[in-house]
Amino acid sequence: MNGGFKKLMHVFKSNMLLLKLLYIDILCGFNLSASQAKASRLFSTFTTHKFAMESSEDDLEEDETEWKQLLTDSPPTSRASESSISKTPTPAPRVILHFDLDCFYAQVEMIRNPALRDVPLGIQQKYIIVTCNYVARQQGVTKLMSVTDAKQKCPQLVLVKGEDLTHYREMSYQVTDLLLSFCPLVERLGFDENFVDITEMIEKRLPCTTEFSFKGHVYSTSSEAAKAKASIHPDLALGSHVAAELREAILCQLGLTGCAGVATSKLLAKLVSGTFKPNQQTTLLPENVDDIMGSLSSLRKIPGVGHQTAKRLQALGLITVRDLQLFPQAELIKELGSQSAARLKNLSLGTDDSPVNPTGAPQSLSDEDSFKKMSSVKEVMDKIQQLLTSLVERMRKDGRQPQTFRLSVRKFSASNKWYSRESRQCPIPNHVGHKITLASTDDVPAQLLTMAMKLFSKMVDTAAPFHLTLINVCFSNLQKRASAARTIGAITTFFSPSASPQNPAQSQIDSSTSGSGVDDHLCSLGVMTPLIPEKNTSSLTSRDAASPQATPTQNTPSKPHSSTFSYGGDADTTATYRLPPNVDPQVFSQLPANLQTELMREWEQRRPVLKIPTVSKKPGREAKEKKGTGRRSQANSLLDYFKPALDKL
DNA sequence: AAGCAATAG
DNA sequence: GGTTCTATTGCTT
Repeated sequence: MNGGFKKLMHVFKSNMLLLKLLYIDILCGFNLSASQAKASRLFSTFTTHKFAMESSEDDLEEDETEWKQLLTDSPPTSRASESSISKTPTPAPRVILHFDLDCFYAQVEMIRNPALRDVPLGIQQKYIIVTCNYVARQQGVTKLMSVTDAKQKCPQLVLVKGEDLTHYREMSYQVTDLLLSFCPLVERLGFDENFVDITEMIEKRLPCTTEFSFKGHVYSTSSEAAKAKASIHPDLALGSHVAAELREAILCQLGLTGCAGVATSKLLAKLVSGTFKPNQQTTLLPENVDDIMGSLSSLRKIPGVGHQTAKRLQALGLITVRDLQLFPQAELIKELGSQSAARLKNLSLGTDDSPVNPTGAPQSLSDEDSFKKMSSVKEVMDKIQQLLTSLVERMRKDGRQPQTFRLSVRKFSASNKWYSRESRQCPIPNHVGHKITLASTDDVPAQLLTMAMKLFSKMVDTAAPFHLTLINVCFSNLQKRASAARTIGAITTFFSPSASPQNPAQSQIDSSTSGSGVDDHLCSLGVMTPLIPEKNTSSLTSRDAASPQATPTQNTPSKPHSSTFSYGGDADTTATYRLPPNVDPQVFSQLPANLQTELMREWEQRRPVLKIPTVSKKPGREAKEKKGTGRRSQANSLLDYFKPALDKL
């Protein structure tokens, strides 16, 4: 320990010189932000040493090499900052814009119906006001307030349902596209925010500009002081004008107002954009980075620090941004790992070198609905079909072909009340994916619904009572149609199902399954076989065979025109059932045994599974029929899903 | 590749 | 906090 202390003192003395040099550097106005960042880093490394004294000799050694690294980075000459630029690749100064539309959903609705302009307006999803216009805000309505609270605060509040995001999504992409028409580097953050890297634009305009000034606010500097700063930061000054132009374009061409932030990184642009709201913009100068970081009321305000991270940091005694800035890095690494620790520490110091990643087309499309309670297989199936109908429609407009499908549910549980979603996913067989993107089909491919129900039964034991509060369907792994599909899977695409008479899907199944089907129909079903692993299917079957619910009903009423169908997997446990006439036995056979049991029970009307008949989304269908006929028509709509797959091919 | 946690608006 | 309805990223297996 004594040796360690000597080393520490040596390192400390050496670096007092460096700190002084950095200070001179700052006074001379050379590379101001880089010097500040370096000084901060030195300071935090020093405090790390202070703590490392109490931990281990190894830590100290490592930290000393860190110190030496920093020392060699900055030779003790007056050209210190220049040298550090060449050695430590200081990122080239960038100009980043952040755009944040004012109460976006409310603006979209006010465009759709201008009569809403001057009234207090709230956008409602379920029982929540997700956002509201400024008229409503003046009366105390806030984001994510419950409808009852909002109505109490503001009885004249006008509500518009906003559960269908279609219009918001479309407008959102119009904004992104407009920005893209000026500059290729646009990154979306949610539906209402965009980052734009305009560094190149600025570099082009800079030589053509003689007079510099700031448009809009400059963070924590008066308009008088800003005039003097404009020639010191010509890039940011120009950037503020570009921001104003883009905001004007968004207003003229789309009728939307919003805020903008101009700074040297995404972090700073985002933090500064919200300082004057609504419909204003502000620029952050490098000399005010510490000010804005210090102004944050808690660590939670740092983008990237969510609830969980904030809690972990709080456990270390860290509350304010300053706390994190000064916290020994070694301790932080122990808690979060070196990568997260470095990222967090940098963020706290206002340092962010993450690039603006052009977002491009979305990587997944999903659709979901939440509800108080869902507890029967039929309700689930109807809901999944409803979600899939709109999702398939969106997918078709997108034009790409999804390669994987995911189903998520949220289960209600009193004990485990916190956020728990479960999901299962599987590949989408090529011919099903193709059918999704087909313009002619208006309905959900039967195979897709079958896949969804299989995934569902992996998560929910349908033989036991269940209580769901949310269902989500998602397409991902989206592939470009013609060009990409051909290059990626040349062989499989050439043997498309319609083209090959004998074994359409075989080329695609290849190694993942031992060819099961022989005739065409069996093959199309066989494609789905690899979706559920062999062992999984068998375990489901055996478990169901053991369960009392799955015990075959002996006194099945025989119906005219019904077909005989056997299921169960093993020859020993096979039972015989009579299926309704329009059920394709082979499609039915693809469902897990417990699902089959559940559906059989409904069809046979032995025991009503459904308590409350759900209102179908398709208008004019079975809305108000009597109980008996209502149940029958529900059963019939169920049967529609099981029409022979060939009908749909 | 699958499933989840974390983060965001 | 979570609530809604999405969407992305990164970790873990």
